[in-house]
Amino acid sequence: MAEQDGLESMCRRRGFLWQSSEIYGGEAGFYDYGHLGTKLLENWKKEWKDFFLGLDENYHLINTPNIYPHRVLDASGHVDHFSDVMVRCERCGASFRGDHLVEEEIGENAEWMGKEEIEEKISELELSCPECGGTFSEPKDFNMMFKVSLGPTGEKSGFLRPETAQGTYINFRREFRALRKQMPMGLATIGSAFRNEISPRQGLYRMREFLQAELQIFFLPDKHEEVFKEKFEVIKDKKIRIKRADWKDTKEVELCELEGLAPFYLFHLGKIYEFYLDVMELDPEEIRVRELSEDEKAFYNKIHFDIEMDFDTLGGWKEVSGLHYRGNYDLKQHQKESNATLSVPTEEGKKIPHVIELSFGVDRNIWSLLDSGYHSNDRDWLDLPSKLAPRQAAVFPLVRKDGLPEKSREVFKKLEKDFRVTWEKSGSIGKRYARNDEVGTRYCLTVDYDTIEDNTLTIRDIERKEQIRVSIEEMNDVLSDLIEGKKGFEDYL
RNA sequence: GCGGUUGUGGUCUAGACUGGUUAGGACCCAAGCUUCCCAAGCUUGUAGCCCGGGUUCAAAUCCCGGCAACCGCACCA
Repeated sequence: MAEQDGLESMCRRRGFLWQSSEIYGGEAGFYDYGHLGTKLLENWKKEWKDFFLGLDENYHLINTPNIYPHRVLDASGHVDHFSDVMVRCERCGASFRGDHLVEEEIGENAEWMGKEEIEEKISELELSCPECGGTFSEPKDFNMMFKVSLGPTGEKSGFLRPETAQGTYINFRREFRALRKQMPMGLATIGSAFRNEISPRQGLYRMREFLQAELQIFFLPDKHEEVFKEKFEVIKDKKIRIKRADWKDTKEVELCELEGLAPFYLFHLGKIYEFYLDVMELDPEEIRVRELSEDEKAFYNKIHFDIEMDFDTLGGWKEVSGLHYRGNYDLKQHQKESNATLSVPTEEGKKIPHVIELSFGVDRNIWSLLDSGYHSNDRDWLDLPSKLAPRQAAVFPLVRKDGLPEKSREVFKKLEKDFRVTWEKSGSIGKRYARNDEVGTRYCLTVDYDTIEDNTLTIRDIERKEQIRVSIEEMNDVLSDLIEGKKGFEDYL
């Protein structure tokens, strides 16, 4: 796809992102963010935190390590369930999931089977390679987690976390006390997760190291129903584009029309949707909510909707975030394995809180901004929300003589403290506009001969390519009104 | 991981089949000149054959191995 090449090339040339370790040939599944990409990433994180921590005064951010000891991920089920038994055909070299082969033969679920069971079944059923009929080698465990050894002897082992969520669950007890036992309680964290993907592909979409932004909300479904009901009441008429598991098509419906979903779920679903429309400023046509079918869902998820984005560069609808009602599976597991009490007292006795998880693949969300914002028809330009754009404004002298560079430098200094802004003088004025169009600089300010006369300058809008003239005194206020969305550019024309 | 295709300055590419001067071009970038608003022009400059080995007097070019990318399959608790 030509469009995709253009975007990827721009990302490399201008400093957004590129393959990691590139001077050594690169390594699949790892990306580096350059100076512009990192700004975009940091801005996204800030807006995400402001938005989701703002949903309730008892939602907070925590930070946890990338490495967990073996026991944590044993308890979470990742050691057992995050791995597959792979068998390999000795003749043609094709690999298969052992449990799938057995399932096909016996017609019942074989996911529980370990290496030994699979090997037994394969010889018992005399299974052979579906591709060529060859015999299978000994089954091997393939775990998607990266194992690391701890300490000088290497006797202790741990894993790079495959998701940030576990760090939140194992801190539930401590934070519940620290926050004086208030529920619902939300713990958010933004951090790296690691999965040893068999074939990482499609750029930022599937990586071996990636960023997650997650918010885990702990609550008791019957006890806190009213709290969420009240919150949901405010947004219940909002429309979302959604496809339920048993629907054929995506439909636009009001949140309150969705059946079988409790307010705690609908409230957060509505808010996630709002985040995509209002903060990331994506078109309603580009995003949808999709309910996963029974066999797509993880076993511990009671309700699971994904938010999907229609990517030009990735060939269609792909998951960018999810809302998972995990029941009390996680805390129950950790209570059992750690012997720590993770229940809370209620009138009806001790109860283990339930969790609803808001989970965002940060890199995917960054890519969705670039994918959706990149235009490459008559000119190349990037349409980013001004709050997220790495550069909000750029300042130029119209020509490099008669004191205009010096004057523009003063303007730059005055803007620098309030905005993300650059100053440049090289090339022609048109070239500078073009350069800034490409990286999504929302507003370009040009100092010309009138500036010397009357202290006004022009502000050009990236989308309209039109200019307004404002005084240097007012320019900071005008820009901040534009960036905050208090006024539109057309209001000044 | 399997099969197919591919890999040349920052970007896009010519050259490879048929081995042979300083690997050519366009754009970008930087410095300077010029310039009163949308990639103008001129001068100068930085920088490249994915990596390793082999064949040969001689390898970007042929052979082998590796790495990476794209597509398909498989995989994605």
